[in-house]
Amino acid sequence: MAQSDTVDRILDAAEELFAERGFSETSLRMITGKAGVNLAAVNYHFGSKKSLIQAVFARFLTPFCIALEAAFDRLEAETAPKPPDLESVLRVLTATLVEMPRQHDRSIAIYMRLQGLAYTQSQGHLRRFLEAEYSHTFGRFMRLLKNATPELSAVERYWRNQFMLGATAFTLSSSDALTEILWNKLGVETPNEEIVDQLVPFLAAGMQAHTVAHGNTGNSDSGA
Amino acid sequence: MAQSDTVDRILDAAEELFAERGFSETSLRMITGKAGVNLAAVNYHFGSKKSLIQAVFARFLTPFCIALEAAFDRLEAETAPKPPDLESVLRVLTATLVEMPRQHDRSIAIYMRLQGLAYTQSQGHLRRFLEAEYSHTFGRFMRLLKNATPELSAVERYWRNQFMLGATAFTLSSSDALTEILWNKLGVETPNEEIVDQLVPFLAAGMQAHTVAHGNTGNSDSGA
DNA sequence: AATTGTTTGAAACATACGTTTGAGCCGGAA
DNA sequence: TTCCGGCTCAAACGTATGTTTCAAACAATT
Repeated sequence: MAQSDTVDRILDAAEELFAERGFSETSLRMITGKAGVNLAAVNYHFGSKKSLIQAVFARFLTPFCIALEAAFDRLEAETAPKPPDLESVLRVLTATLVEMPRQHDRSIAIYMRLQGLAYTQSQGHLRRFLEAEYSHTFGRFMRLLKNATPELSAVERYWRNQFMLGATAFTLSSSDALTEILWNKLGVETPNEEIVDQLVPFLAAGMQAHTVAHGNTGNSDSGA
Repeated sequence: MAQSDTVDRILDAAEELFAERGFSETSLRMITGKAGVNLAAVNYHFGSKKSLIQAVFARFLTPFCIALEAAFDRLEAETAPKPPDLESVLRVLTATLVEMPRQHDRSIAIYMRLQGLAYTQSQGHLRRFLEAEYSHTFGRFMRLLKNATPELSAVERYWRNQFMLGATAFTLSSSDALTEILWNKLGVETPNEEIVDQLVPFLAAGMQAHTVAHGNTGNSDSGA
């Protein structure tokens, strides 16, 4: 067994098991069993289970954020000096997501589910880690969204951002289960690429829904 | 301590702790500690932790579904013989939801979060329980949605339903935290009623977004 | 007051977990 | 060959979990 083959085998197994069972429900013994390595290897190479979880996210999130920033660069260059419109921003995001993990021949669903779990399962340390590590890219995305929806008040944009986030995280985090249910019901298979094809127009339309006449707040201010 | 006060105290504590920490992360000792009852009481009254989880859901979901069915009855009577339009259906749902837990003086967020957890955390037994117990009301809601969106294919409707569910569950489940963040940022308070006022147009617009031209599936078929 | 069935209480049970230990293995440098 | 650092391994550690036990307390009925 070559040098640090062990590290990658652990990450592969953990990634898969975390995605399908959650963090607390996945024991180190399951992971090392699946990886075919010794139990102690996790604590030797990663220090703790928490660090393992963070390492799993770092392995796919770091290259993803790099690719995403590059894609944003390209998009903004194309549309300059005008800011990119909403659907373009969303499409760049989902396209980068869908094309990312081909290298590792893994279903995107795994990473989507992990991303969803990051929001859903408490895991305070994970939230802090992601915030510290990837807030730059996240903030840039938020700024693009703001420029793409100038007609919204700050309050409206804030809540609609949450709606988008929810629809995305929630759906993608259970995309495998949902796809299977649909298969049993209608006999139709929906690859993840198609789910996001459905998702983008839904989100764009929701964001641009006619504003509800309410007694609140002036126009456009802070981001989200 | 009156007759089965214990049962209710356990349910109250469990409800709150499950909502804020998840199922696996909440131990029976935390629950009985918070409830001020003996550890063994849970297994005595409920049989197991799994049954406790189901009981927590049953206590709020059963009256909610009854209220919802009644509200649907009224709505369909009003609009007969035409089926109610999409926004009416959504508004009836959210209104019932918002008005429900006044009795117990508990934030709706708790129940929303529980509902979200039911989807997110694996917990196969819970999914089976909810399916067996509440599929009738859920199915009726789906049928109303179908009649309100005849232009959608079955596949599109299925996925857009999930998007709606996600946006709703995700947002409302953290509505307290999100409201506080917004207050700190813009100095604006958003009561839950107003959140759903923002949510309904978002969902309705998303549901009715122009269909994406894709190579799949004919038109309207089974429900979802 | 005695008896019955139900509910509580403190303690223990068996199991699973994350983590630590220390002896052993192996490959490259001296 | 000897030595040494990185790595693996089986075993154990301490702790936390869900569940069970059984005696004591209680409420209601006879």
